[in-house]
Amino acid sequence: MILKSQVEWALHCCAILAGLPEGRYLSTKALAEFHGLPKEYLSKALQSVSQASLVETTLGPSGGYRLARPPSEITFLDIVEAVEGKARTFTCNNIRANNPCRPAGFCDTKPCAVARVMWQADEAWRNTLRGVRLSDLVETLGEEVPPDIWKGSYEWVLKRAG
Amino acid sequence: MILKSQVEWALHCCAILAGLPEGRYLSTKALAEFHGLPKEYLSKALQSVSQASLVETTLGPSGGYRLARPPSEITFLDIVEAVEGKARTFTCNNIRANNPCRPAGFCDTKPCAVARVMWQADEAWRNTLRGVRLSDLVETLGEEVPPDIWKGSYEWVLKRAG
DNA sequence: TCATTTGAGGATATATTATATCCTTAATGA
DNA sequence: TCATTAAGGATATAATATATCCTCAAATGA
Repeated sequence: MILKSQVEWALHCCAILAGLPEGRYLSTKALAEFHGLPKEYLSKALQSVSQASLVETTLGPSGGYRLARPPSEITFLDIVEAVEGKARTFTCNNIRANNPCRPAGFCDTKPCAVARVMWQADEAWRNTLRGVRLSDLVETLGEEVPPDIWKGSYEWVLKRAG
Repeated sequence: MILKSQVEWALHCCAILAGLPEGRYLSTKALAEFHGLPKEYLSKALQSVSQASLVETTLGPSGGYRLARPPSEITFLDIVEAVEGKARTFTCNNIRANNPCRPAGFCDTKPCAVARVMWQADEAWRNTLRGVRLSDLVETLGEEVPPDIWKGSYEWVLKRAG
């Protein structure tokens, strides 16, 4: 069970967008070149993020993506679920219902105890992701990314954006 | 990102084995019929559990599987990792290293902040699974499974086992 | 007006993984 | 001896992830 690489791409792209100057957009092309990713396929990830209303888009030259909300109001979970979907990572096929000696009505009401534990773990995973905002990435967690590097990166990426 | 159905199968099979009378074994055949699962494929899941040393096996008639440790010493995580492996659910491909304006040495030491958050969530997931023992499944969580059903189930499955 | 750039999304191709079955082998017990 | 078992290799099929190409309509700037 491995997350799609598109999750990683979407997270890094949103991190870049989080520092974008007001009123600017970044195109798929610029984001793809900046991260060394295949443009066409990255586009699919950005479309997912767009469908989740985490970013706004505009067309034409100087068009592209920008965050739809402040980075403090976008969590990791928002982005992960935009790409991976909201479905739980464990699906209960209710195989205990195949128990040949179960009485009538058994398994019709409560979900399986196994499934409940697995879903609880799934929730713990989501809760962690829900607790980290895009703004934390730079503020709390970004200490290994010197500000001047970010500055240079933006200059580069904005230059590519025209 | 969905867990393999083999995880579900392994968990349910271990739950059955947890109540097995001392000295008995249950075969793949009995466990497959009891759960209505394909015998050959379930065998692969049980092999994974066996390789993780969670169960002991013996050959021949009346052979099969039994737990290698008391149910209180086997966690959900043990079983999940036996089938899914211990690899983290998020892999960092270090795409920030493709940043064309990064200085030399950047990205060579610390892991990416994005990856650290994703790994933290992964740990939260594993910690939950680590906190639930096989014995909890019957004791704490098994309230929706009346003991007489379990009793009947074992009679049935043991009868099939010969 | 018109050429260019953009995101959205459909169609398709390939690679990887999950699911499933079949077979052989060696060990076990009746 | 003989049936039964787990282990594991080989193989086949289905589902999914990865990747590319194409068209379309909207936006931009000359």
